[in-house]
Amino acid sequence: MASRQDLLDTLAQVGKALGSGHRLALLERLAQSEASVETLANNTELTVGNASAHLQHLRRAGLVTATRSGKQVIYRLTDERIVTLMTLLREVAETNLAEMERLISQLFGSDDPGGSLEAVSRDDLLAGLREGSVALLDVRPQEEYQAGHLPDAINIPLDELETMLDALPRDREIVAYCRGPYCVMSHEAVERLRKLGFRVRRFDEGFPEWKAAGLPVH
Amino acid sequence: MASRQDLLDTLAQVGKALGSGHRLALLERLAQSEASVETLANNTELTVGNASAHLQHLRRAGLVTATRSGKQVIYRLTDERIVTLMTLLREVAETNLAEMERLISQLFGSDDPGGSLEAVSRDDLLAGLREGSVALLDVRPQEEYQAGHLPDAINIPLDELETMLDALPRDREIVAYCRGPYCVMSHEAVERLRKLGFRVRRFDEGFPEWKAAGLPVH
DNA sequence: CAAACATTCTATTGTTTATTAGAATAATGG
DNA sequence: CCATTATTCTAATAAACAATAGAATGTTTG
Repeated sequence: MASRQDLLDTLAQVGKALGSGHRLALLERLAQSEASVETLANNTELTVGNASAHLQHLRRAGLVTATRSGKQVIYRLTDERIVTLMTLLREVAETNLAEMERLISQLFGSDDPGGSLEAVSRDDLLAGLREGSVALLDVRPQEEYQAGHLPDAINIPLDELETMLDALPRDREIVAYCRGPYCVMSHEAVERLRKLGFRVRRFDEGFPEWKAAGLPVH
Repeated sequence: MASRQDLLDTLAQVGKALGSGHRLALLERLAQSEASVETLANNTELTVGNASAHLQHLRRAGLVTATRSGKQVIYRLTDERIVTLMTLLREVAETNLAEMERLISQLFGSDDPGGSLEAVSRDDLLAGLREGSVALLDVRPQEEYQAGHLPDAINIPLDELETMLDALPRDREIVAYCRGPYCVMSHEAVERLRKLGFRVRRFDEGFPEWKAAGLPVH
């Protein structure tokens, strides 16, 4: 006979799956787009065997699904709610763990912890887009941009930023975004573009959060 | 220098804390009301030492806080969001893990998996309360009722159900609730009251979910 | 200040988990 | 059907975690 504790133990499987930095890295990568084991291994600096083991752990916990496509096995998140779950996990951690704040300010520069002071919120961005007063810049690699991006966003991967300045407007504010709150690419882009005289701020979320909120993507 | 992986590893601390059935049981208990280590140990069938160790794990993860009150140390959830986090975890698990469904139908009786067919949703309950067409019955122990309950709910702990039938109306539908989705007390109460001729259904959530949703409590 | 009590810490044991390297499996393209 | 390539499985080792009993700590109450 099943007991309440059996249920909680099964629930704990899902918690356990979230209890490893490597698995969270895999989930964050999968929030950008589905991908093969090899791609995921490269993106997270894991060996292929190890990545495969972690992905199976995630699959047993119901967080990802796998389908074979030719020679490759493609993994994807089972659900948009996984992104919501990770966002909530992040918010709880940021509110309650001093360690998180310390790491965030180290990673993003201590003058402006988290870059939150000058970041654009979702509501602000939506208002700006409605008015036509901002241009959206996606600084992720082309591959991830193609798998899905915010409406009307221009894609200039960070590597190629300085070679494609012509594509950027000088008469409107630019809002740059990337993979999500822990991704440094948009910070970097803002810094470099400001030195070149552009009016630019960063979006305080990333593509996965936008999509999970049910907002339109292209 | 801090790296993105350090952030994810710290986040994983929170995930890890959710990765044990015993810790989830402690969190569920704390969602009802704050409590001392001894109370928590008794409620979850852990030894005091073991409960203390798990509680410290939860505290390091920022999910609970501890304050001393006289001889006792009282633990409580840091945040209403912890309840939301557990609800989301549960929803993801129920959607994606076949094992969960199996256990739920075993625990709650297989005719009506989860009791969901005949359960009252939050919206239905709110409508019924507005109209005055339902009476609310809280079947949790008195202690938990006193720490907080739904507005105008009558408290009859499950043990004393048959001795306090006079307090229950026969001209209105009764809606029974207890600790939450995995708590069998309201199922049990509905079953027993129906045999006695009452018109009664159960609420498909519990006190913690109601409170976390920002609805009024007494 | 000392007795009583609740809680936490320590040390130990056994179990689970992560990682690596290398073998086995499965699917495609010639 | 064989060679190639991607992925998973296997085995071994090292590290992390859970549980228990008993000692130590800290607070209250007389």
